[in-house]
Amino acid sequence: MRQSTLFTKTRKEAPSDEVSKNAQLLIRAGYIHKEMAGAYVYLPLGLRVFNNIIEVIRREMNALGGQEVVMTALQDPEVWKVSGRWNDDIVDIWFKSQLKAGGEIGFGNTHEEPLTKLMTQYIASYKDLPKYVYQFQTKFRNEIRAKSGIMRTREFVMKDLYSFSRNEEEFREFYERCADAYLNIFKTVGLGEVTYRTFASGGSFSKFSDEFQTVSDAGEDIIYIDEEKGIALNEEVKTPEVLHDLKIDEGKLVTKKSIEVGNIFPLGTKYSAALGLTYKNESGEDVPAVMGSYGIGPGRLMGTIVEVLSDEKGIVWPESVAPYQVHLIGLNVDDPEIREWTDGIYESLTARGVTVLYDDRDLRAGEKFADADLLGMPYRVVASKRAKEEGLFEVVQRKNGEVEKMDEGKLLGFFTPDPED
RNA sequence: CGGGGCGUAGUAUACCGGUAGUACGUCUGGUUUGGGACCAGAUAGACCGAGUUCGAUUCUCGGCGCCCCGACCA
Repeated sequence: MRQSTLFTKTRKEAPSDEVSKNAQLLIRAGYIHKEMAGAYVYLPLGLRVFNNIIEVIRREMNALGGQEVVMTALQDPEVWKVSGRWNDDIVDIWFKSQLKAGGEIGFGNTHEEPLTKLMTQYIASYKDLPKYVYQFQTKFRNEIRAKSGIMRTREFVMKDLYSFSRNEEEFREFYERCADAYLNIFKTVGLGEVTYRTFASGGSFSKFSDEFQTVSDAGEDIIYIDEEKGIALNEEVKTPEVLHDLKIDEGKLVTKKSIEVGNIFPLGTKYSAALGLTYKNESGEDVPAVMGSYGIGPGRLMGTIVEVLSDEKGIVWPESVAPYQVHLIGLNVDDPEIREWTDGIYESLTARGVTVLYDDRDLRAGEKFADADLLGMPYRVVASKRAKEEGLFEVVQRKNGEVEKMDEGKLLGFFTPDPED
């Protein structure tokens, strides 16, 4: 991508109506635009990050045997009335509207009911189970107070997977595999060191659910971490009984603020029983499927990455989600000879499959470097008159500032993905 | 939803009961060119409505919007 053609621009100053680091940096860098409180536009660079995060999640979900669908954002009240969750006293964040033709409609804030109903069409026998179905879908939640930039919005995409199993044991087996997949996801996007599987309230379905909490001062939650065991518990479940049950020594717990980046929880047979998702077992009896629900918000994850990994100069994207691997900085591009040469470098890299943001704008070096720091691509490569004369490119890692000089051959090899991968 | 704060060019801000200034941006021209350069010129603004007043961007009321703390987050 030639930066000269990008319609977004960076800003020196943070917007006055945002305090959170994620929103300030993402807006300054032109990744997102605030449409209104709790609703953000993903601009070209931001969308690339967003899609990369989705791809990381999708790979893990597919590896678990998940099958992807897209449900509807518009929802029929009927299934919700069956479960009792159409009631505003039960679920207070509904966006609801009227159909012109008459009747009510809801904007989906989650999808347990419609998906469970859907699956009754396809699950009849124990031979049809287990099944794992997921989607990336826009959710609408009429939050009383949106806050923290893209961390808590009224409209957001969520990856929600629902598991349908024959029994508790089969459910647990998947649940644990999914927990591992979640840890892989957070590790892949660079948050592995600071993200903990966390015991949390299980609601009405089970004693616990599991949250994935990333340590950050920007977080809304308080967790207690047992570093040795590598687990944590949410303050909402920190009671003497729970500590005893989990064999956790209270003295070893460290208190941290954290961001909930994922949540998985057992649903039991609540929805399957209510909506008639039963199957015939080997004895010919009708049995409700045992369900689980597994959520991750890609947008919140993007915000968390910014909160945790950015520095005073700007954003630092891990390679797994960066919009481009390389930020090629073209200096002295007002000289046609240098420009042509630098264009050639850009084309060589992209032809080899390297994703490159090429700063071909005729600006001073300082401005370009400042933009590169703010935008946060993993590698910055400088092409300039000096580089051309020396035959050496300066390659700088954004995350640690390490500099390496390499010639063109090495440069191309350095960034070209290994065909074996 | 309780409490607090705020609303001025594209962005960030200032002043003022007598119609608004600065910086950045943008545009023109020139000098520059490896860490947000300099000179000259230009561009562009008071959230909406009502009231008080000779006069309101300023004061009052209402609305709308935004932020923060708390509550909430199935």
